[in-house]
Amino acid sequence: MDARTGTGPTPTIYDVARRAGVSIASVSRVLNGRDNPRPETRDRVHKAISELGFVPDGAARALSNRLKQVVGVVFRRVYGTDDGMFEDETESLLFGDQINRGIEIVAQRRGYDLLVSSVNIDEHTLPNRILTIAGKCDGLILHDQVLSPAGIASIARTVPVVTLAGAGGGPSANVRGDSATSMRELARHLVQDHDYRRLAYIAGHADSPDNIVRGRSFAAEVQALGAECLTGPAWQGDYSAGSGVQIIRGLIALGATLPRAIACANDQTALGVIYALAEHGLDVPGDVAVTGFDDLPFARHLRPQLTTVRQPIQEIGARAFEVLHDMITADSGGSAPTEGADHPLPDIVLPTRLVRRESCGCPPDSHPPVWRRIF
Amino acid sequence: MDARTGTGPTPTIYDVARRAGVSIASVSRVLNGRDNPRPETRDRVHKAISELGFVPDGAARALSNRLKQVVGVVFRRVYGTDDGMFEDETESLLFGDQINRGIEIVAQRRGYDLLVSSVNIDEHTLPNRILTIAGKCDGLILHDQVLSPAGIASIARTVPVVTLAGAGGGPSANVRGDSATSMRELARHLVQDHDYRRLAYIAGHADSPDNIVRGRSFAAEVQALGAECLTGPAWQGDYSAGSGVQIIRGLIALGATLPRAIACANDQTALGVIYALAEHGLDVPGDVAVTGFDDLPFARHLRPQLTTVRQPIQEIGARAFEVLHDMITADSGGSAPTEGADHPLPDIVLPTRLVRRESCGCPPDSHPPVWRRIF
DNA sequence: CAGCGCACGGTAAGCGCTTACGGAAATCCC
DNA sequence: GGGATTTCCGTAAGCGCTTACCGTGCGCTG
Repeated sequence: MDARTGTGPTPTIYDVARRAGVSIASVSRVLNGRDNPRPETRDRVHKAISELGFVPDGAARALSNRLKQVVGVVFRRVYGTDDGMFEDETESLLFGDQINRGIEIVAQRRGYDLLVSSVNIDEHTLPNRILTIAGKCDGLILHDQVLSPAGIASIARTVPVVTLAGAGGGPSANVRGDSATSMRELARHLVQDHDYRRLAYIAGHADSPDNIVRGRSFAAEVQALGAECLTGPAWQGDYSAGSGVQIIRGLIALGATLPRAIACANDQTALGVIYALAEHGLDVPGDVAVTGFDDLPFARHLRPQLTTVRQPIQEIGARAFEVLHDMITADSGGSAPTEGADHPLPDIVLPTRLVRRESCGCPPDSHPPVWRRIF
Repeated sequence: MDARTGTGPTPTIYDVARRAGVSIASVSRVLNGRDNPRPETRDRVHKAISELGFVPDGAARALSNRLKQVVGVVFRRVYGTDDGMFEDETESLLFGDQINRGIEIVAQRRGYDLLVSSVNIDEHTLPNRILTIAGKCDGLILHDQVLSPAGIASIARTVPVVTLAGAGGGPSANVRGDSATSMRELARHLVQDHDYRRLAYIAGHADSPDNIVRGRSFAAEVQALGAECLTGPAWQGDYSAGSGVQIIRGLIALGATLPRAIACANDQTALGVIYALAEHGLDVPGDVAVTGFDDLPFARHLRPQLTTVRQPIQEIGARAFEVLHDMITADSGGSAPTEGADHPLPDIVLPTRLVRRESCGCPPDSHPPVWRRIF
């Protein structure tokens, strides 16, 4: 090689080695906490490191180790904030951010960091952006609604991928909440306990696996119980509060008779629905019962308090990381990601729980939190 | 070198080159969009790339380019969610997340991605964690309250650092909202327009530069106007809603006479204060006027709607990235980060704006949004 | 005291890219 | 049509680490 000269802008391991009077190998060993170098040498190295303010370069380390200790997280950015009434749509990001927090906390324990990237679904360079990201990490966690199944399959051939709220059995591992069970439970609650006979489900994004499961489970159970479940294009939302508002307004404008209860694909949509209903002087749950899904923090501060299904948000993130981490480490000792079907990719389903509050028609909490008086 | 053999788990540039019948140099040129290779060659390469599902390794590229195209963002994680009443404290994260969104959007335009990492301030390995992160990026953006000035100075010697809401003139560049001007304006509004004579400022973290400026500007202006501004340990909060609650409860328990108006260090604290006031049957703004700072989305949904100071949150993030990017690119052609005092590190102050709503005593909006009826 | 084992630490190869440099072939000029 | 360009592309030298593979020099044992 060549003899490094003056200590350039940022010191390298060579500078440290020279200063400590050892070889770069020893420095590296100290950096990695090997017990090889004897205490005295180690101290010299440590001294040199702190004197120089040396920080090992992650890229070089990654290249050598074939491990970057970085996982990519891609999620969808809701378009156009600050456009009128529903500018607070940004709150919906809370869901994604919460999941990310869950991922991060576990990741840190293993020395991994998160490369987060939000994308506009309509970005035409999307596949490229995601590939760039993939190149910077050891694995990818994709939130719902960022890539088509085909797109997912494509990157999954290159790097380990875990999808959130996606479909199981696909080309990637997957982690999701148990939508089916609790939607059925919700249906039973609404039909049997409250005796509603005419209900509806406001759908989320049409191609969201979670949404599909929720809709099907709900409708099936409602019908099995002999009640009616309205469906069709009129009930197609997109997970946003805005879509909830539009749907209700549209229905009322058409003079349609609203169902007695409306189950929404998520809390966000329920928020919009309740808003639109209030706008027309309709009482929830008196005139129409409304329920959500997710149990975001604001759900219990709504009036009426929102009956919804609680998903273990942070835990979903945490599990996603764990699964991904397994894939990453397994990878290094094995064949290409999807190739060997040693064991199929996991599809983890986390339990959810129906949270009965007021918006379904249940009696209000006897101690309404003062909290709510200020909202 | 050696002749690469069978296409291992993940294809490298060598595999692509062999398959396309060209040299790795050509592949690299195609990857980087040079106009060098002629169309025909370029196509062959592209074909090989997609057939192999090749994705260039970010680490190798970074090592070679001395540029990772990654910036680190470190912010403080509020400790312990889910502990009773103020579990919604997590909402405070919105502030940080919003800033991050701002950073990200601009960063993407330049091909950079964000390595985000939240930290517990009481983590004892904090300096190490941050160094690890520093090693993985080209520069760091530090939110308020993650590191002591000394700590900041220390990493700033290694990698370009931009702090958010920090103190200007320090060892790092800095971006913040103009707290002073609008706090003075707020003081004038409270004293002159509403004629309050006895006011107080509930402080945020004692060592937060933003908090210090807000407190000083407010108190100074109030006193200059001949009114009284309560201060002291009794009014020391920590930016959390919980601290707002504690302070009010404490004061009331002591039988103290509350001031006529309370300016809080941020919206979060104001939320807690209003909550605690409501708890004791006190009317806002009738009995006590309350104001916040930040103008988070929930501010206008509170009842009464919160008078506060609007910070251009996303823009703060955006500017922070731009400043950092300048430092990063300048760095490559110059001397060590802090060394050459060619031009001093920027301290960018973005304009803020007083938003008068109801909580200060101003008349309610004539068209209260239906929206609020459901909160 | 020869010989062996071991703890310590140096040498150099290689991780997957980018790019300076230079060679070969194609294009040009008078 | 021979030299001067120009265009296209291959060779090889790093980027800053990790680590396999030795070479020391020490303390033992017999």
